Amino acid sequence: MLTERQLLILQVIIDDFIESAHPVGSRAIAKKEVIPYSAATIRNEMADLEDLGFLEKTHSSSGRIPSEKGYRYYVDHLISPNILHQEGNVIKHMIQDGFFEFEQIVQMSAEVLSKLTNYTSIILGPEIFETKLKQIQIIPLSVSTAVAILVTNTGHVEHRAFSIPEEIDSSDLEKMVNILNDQLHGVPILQLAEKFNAGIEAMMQKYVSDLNNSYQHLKGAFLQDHPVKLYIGGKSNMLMQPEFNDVDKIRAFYTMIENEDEIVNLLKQSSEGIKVSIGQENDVAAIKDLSLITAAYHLGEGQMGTIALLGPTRMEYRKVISLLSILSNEMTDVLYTRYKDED
Amino acid sequence: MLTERQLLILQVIIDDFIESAHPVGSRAIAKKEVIPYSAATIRNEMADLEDLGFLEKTHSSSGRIPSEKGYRYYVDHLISPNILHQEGNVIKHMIQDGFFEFEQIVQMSAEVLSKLTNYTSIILGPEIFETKLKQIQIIPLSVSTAVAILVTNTGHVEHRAFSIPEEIDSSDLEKMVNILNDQLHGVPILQLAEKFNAGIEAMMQKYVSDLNNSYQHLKGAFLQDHPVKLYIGGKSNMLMQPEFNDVDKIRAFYTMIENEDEIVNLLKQSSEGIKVSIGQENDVAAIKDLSLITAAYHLGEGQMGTIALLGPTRMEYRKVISLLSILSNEMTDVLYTRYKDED
DNA sequence: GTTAGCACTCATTGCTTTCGAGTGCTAATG
DNA sequence: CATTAGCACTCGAAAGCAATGAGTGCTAAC
Repeated sequence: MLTERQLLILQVIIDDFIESAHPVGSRAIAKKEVIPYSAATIRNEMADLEDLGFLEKTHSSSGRIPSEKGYRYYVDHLISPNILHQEGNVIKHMIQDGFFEFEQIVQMSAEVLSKLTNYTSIILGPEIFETKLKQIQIIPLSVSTAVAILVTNTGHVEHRAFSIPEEIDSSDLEKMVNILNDQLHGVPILQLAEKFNAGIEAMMQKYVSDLNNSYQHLKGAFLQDHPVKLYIGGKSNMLMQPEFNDVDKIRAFYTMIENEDEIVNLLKQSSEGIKVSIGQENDVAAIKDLSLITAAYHLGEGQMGTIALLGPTRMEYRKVISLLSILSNEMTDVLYTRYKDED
Repeated sequence: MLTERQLLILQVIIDDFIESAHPVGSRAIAKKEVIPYSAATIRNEMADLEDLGFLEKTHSSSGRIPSEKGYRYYVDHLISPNILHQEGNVIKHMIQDGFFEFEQIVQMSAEVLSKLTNYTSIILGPEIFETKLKQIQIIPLSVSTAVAILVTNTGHVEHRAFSIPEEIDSSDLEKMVNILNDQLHGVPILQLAEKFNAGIEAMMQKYVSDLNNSYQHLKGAFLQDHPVKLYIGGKSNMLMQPEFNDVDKIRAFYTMIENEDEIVNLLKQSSEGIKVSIGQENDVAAIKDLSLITAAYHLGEGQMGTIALLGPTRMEYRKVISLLSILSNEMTDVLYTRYKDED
């Protein structure tokens, strides 16, 4: 168990390093106001903290830097979530004001988050599957092409152009759309495929004269993959971090960040609440020298997505955790009141 | 005027440098099969070419690299557009096959282009203003919100959520939409605002009982800015170029490439055909050590947009020019046949 | 238990030296 | 007279080396 003094010193060292990015030496610590001990005392404590695995040296006569274990302890025990009135208000205003489309909120959030922190923000979702179908439209473009439009209760709009057989007649098309809207209104997007394959085709046959393969086209248009939306903000913020002063590291980072699949997988496993993964704690090899903080946001009961911040292990954990917690709560809030009791 | 031999040597030097990125010396040139002269002769010619401004030295005893004037001469006189059967087919297939929406074509083009070249591709457009309105839809989400959807003849879909006064009744909304579709079908997007402000409001007053401010909301939803769409592919390709072996250059590049406004301005001034801007020839300071190749593509008569490739001045001009020319022709072709005679 | 003092370590910086690729010039050559 | 061989010279890059200084660990004194 760590003594009070050790806790204090560990905290001061980590705070200092997070700010300066330079290994911190005993003299610098001893000079701080909160530290009433001499450099020599600090040196002894630092040596102990190193033995315990919380600190490291970059070389035998350098100052100390936090180890990953040190950061872990810091995150778990040493940071009291500080209140960010300023930033909190920015976020609240942004989210409450004037936006009606989910995607705008999300996109904007990613940008604000990366601006406030100078790290890279990643937002996953909304998981469209948990939203419900509001309405379907088909708009003919020419004799052989049309665009299918699908609107969800969250104001999300998907569209896709598709080809239609020339024979089909516009009143038939209209009938089909009517039947679809009738049958599918309020159905979760997740279950669309199911419903499409269930009774709808048979039902259409009754009303639409020459069904042939137009139903297949239509089905194809609506059952396109709904790709998981990924918003990344502040990719180039990393370039400003001193740990990215090396071209190879930059290359590695950009190679990783542009591989969307990997990132989606990374965030998908995220759980309830706020989760901090420091360096090696990350499963994905490409970010084993970075830290990832994730927070889930919700729509009603179903989890909908994840907000994350990616930065160096030397991260402003306190600030980032506060911001993420504010933002995820706000998003959950807005989403809940806005879309919950409408169908 | 350059002699035949000087032309040959200049060409070989530039080709070599484009490939290797290293200053090329007289010995290396003399060894090439096409060169029947000794290194000493080459040295003399190189000195002359340097005096003429086509070559430069990086330091007094280094090999030569092309000057910007050298590249300019090379582009204007020394490259015969080579035939890229392989890549040309890739592009043709990609564009002709299976895509119905303009944006997909454009996006895909940007990606293919950057993959084929290893430079950064930028595609501007389509200039939505030159396309025509196909249909308008309004889909209520809740008592107080709705989403407005606008479809153009190119299959482009814009949508925006907006708030509606609670009093308005859904049959009125329907009437309004009907009137709008009636009046606005086939109208170029550019003229939408004009039409909206002209007779439409008066006309609506006749049919819709309680118009109050719902028309204003509606107008607002449809007259949103239609932002110029910008597609950038292969941003991180630059990291692989040896001229970006320096963190500062990388920072400068990313700062520039993420400033979309500047890029839009850069490409907007582009003219007919293919245009090559080498280094200092560029108006924008941020790319004065890069080269930019732009090509216009069209829909019918109206110019619609610009495809561009951005790379180091040491660029594979021959390949890039061929690719851009193929791609812009294909795009123009597809767009013309697909959307021209439908309205 | 705390601290002052001191020898020791090691990254960083700046200075030389060496090495080699490449040049420019001169003189020889067909 | 154009071409080429030969050679001294230049300069960047890499390697070696000493000086500097921030920081440590340890011991002895308070």
